[in-house]
Amino acid sequence: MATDTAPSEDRRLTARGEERRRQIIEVATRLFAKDGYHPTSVADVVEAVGVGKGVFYWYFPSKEALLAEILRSGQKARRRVQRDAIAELDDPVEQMERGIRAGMEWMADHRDLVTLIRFAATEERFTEGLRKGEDIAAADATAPLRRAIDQGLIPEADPDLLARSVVGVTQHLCASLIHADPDSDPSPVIDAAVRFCMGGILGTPAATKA
Amino acid sequence: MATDTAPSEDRRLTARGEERRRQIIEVATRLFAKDGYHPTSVADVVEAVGVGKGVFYWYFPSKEALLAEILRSGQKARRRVQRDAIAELDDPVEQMERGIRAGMEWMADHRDLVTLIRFAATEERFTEGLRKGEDIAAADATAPLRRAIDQGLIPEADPDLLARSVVGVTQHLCASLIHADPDSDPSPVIDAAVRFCMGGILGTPAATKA
Amino acid sequence: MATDTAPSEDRRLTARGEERRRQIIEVATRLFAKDGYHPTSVADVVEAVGVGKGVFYWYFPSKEALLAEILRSGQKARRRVQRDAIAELDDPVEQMERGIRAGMEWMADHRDLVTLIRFAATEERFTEGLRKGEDIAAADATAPLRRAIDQGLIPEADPDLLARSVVGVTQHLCASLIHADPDSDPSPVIDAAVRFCMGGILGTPAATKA
Amino acid sequence: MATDTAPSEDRRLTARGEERRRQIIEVATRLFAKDGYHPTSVADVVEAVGVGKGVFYWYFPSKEALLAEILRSGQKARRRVQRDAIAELDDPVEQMERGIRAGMEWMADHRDLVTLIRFAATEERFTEGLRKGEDIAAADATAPLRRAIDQGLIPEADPDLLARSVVGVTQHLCASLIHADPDSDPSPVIDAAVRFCMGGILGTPAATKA
DNA sequence: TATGAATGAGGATTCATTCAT
DNA sequence: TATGAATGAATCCTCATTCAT
Repeated sequence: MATDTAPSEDRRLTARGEERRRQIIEVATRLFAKDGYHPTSVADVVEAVGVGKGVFYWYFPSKEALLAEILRSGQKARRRVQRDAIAELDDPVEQMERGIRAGMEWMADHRDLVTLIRFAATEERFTEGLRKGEDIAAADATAPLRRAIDQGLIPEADPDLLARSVVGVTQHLCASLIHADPDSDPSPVIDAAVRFCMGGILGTPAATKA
Repeated sequence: MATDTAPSEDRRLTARGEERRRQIIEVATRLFAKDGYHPTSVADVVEAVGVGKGVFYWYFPSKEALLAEILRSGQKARRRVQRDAIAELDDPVEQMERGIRAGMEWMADHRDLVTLIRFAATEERFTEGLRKGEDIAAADATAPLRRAIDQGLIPEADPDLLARSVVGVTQHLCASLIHADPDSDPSPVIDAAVRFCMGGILGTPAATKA
Repeated sequence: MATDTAPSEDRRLTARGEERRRQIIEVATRLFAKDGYHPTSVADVVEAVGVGKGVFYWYFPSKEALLAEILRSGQKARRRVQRDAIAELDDPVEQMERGIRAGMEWMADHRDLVTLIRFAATEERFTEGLRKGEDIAAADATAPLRRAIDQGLIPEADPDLLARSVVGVTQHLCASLIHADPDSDPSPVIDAAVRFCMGGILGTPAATKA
Repeated sequence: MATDTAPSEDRRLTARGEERRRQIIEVATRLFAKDGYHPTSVADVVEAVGVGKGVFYWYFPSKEALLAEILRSGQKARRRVQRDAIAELDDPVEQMERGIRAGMEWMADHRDLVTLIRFAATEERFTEGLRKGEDIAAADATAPLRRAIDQGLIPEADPDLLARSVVGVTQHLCASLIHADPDSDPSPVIDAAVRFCMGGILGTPAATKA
């Protein structure tokens, strides 16, 4: 008795189970991004995976929980990439530049996740779950900014605001240029984005002139 | 056979009719932005307006068409504001600064529309309708940028990419800072955004040093 | 002040009013036949006529009443044609042949009405209204049949059943051959139908041999 | 996105599923025939079956598809009966007579299906699906007619037209006499119908006189 | 007479979720 | 673990009809 049938956070899954779970996440990410989260039904997902409907609810308590999980793991992956990119660097300005580039490269490679994150940001029901991840990412980015300001390498400014500006630029350019034309070479866009962001961070020549 | 006196682009509406139409758009914009487009039902909209269900379909052929109309008129309004802001200016750099500021002020004042535009950008079904408006806005912004480049006021760069970067910064800062805390004073954020964007456009000090 | 707004059987209509009424009947007959009675909405009808919705309810108390009227006048027209065709003939066999031919020619020319009559015959709600007309038509046809039987010109048989058989043949051939291919010449089909019916009425050669 | 695990042509159904499907078809046939296809809602059907609304769409993709299926299986059943009736006969005239009788007996026994077939024939949307079955049935009937003509047993005539005339007579007599009074004995009507048809096929005495 | 507007019950269909097997 | 079947509230949309002007 007490055989819980609801999928709990910590349920042990067999290797096959883990695989199934990963597969569902992967397929759902693709479908959600392509057709929209709401227009995609659980039935669509399980059909694309090729399993029965019960399987879905064995691994996820609800459709909403699945999206939450997708968002969480997506944010986590991006963060890891960004951290790794700047881990061995000392110069905060270099760290910023590398971090921006790494983040944007990751986004360019993960169109579907970026789409879902952007969608989730527009629906109140999901923004809270999103915020946690964004806050951590912001903190990651804020650290080198703060150091750079302290060392007088960049003009005084609110690091949080700078970090958000960078996210705005990179995310928007990814979505509207790179993802919109997946066959094009993303590197010039990435280069330009990094340049723009560094310009924004380092301040206008007028400002530095003074 | 399913046409009813279908609401056509050019149907004559009485003054009362125009008013109703405006009212539906207004209420729907609010609800769509608050709860999401999909989670908000037509029933929710008409109930909030206080009319029968049929009224909706007297004025709009479908829920989707209503969103499309909201997006179109929203983009148009923003464009008008931006155009007006720079109409009487000569200096292209000044035009850019004023245009960025005007656009951002409009966005700060129109939280719901910004939310809907951001949402629509994530669902393929709506992106096409969105693109038209974005292209026009981009063209508006591109003109002064091009002139500034020609006059050697800013470094050589792809004007379209610069314009999109600006949209990315302003939209994201609006959504994540101003709209997230509607009671706060938006002006410091707007100032910072304009500064960041001008920095990005005018290039890094390194670049200007040369 | 007793200004009745409901259309009554005997309301006097102006010349223009009569015209409108006729126009509505004509358009509705066409649409009902093409798309089906139920799938065609009152809105479809008034739109095709090019008038407002109120007009419809000025002339007809309901959509159902309109169909009833169409059926009634259609049956009446067919009857008139058949009566006229045999009015001046003496020989009952000749009367039958001419009557059958006249009926079928009328049907060939009035595809929409035939479609509607056939439709109405399949929906209980309308069959009663139909019966009256069919009974009168049957009586018309039965008279010469009875005389022919009395005069020994055709074998003893139930005249009503014969009349219905004729309707079955002519209606079905009209619908499945003539109306199905409106560009073809209907006369050979009509000739064959008349021949078939006369054969059925006059009995098998075996029967007449005796 | 609107597919669900859509009921496909070849989905495996359990025994219980097959039973449900059959039950829905049966109930729907009855209701469609009694109240009309359009006036009968899916809700009426599932309520009569005693199941939830979703069940309907588990077994059929749409209300229209259900009607199509009813028509198809109805036509198939009638054809089988007619084929079996004449399978062991050699004389084409005898085949015709038996075939007509068998077809009419089947129709007399399947009031609802006949009603639906007659209805479908009046609505363009369904006529195409109907035609296929009718063509096959016509071909079945045409074969013995052709042989009879070749053997000089009946006068030269278009076999297709004769076959359709037979359908017209039998269907109309079934509907207007047998089904209209279900308590009466159908045999005299059937006998008379067969006699009429054979008379029509064998030609008028005038023709045999020659 | 005629119109534009409104009504609101009702229609087909979908879908997240549950459950027996 | 997995499936097919079932649920039924909810969704978008339609439509016959009414009414103020």
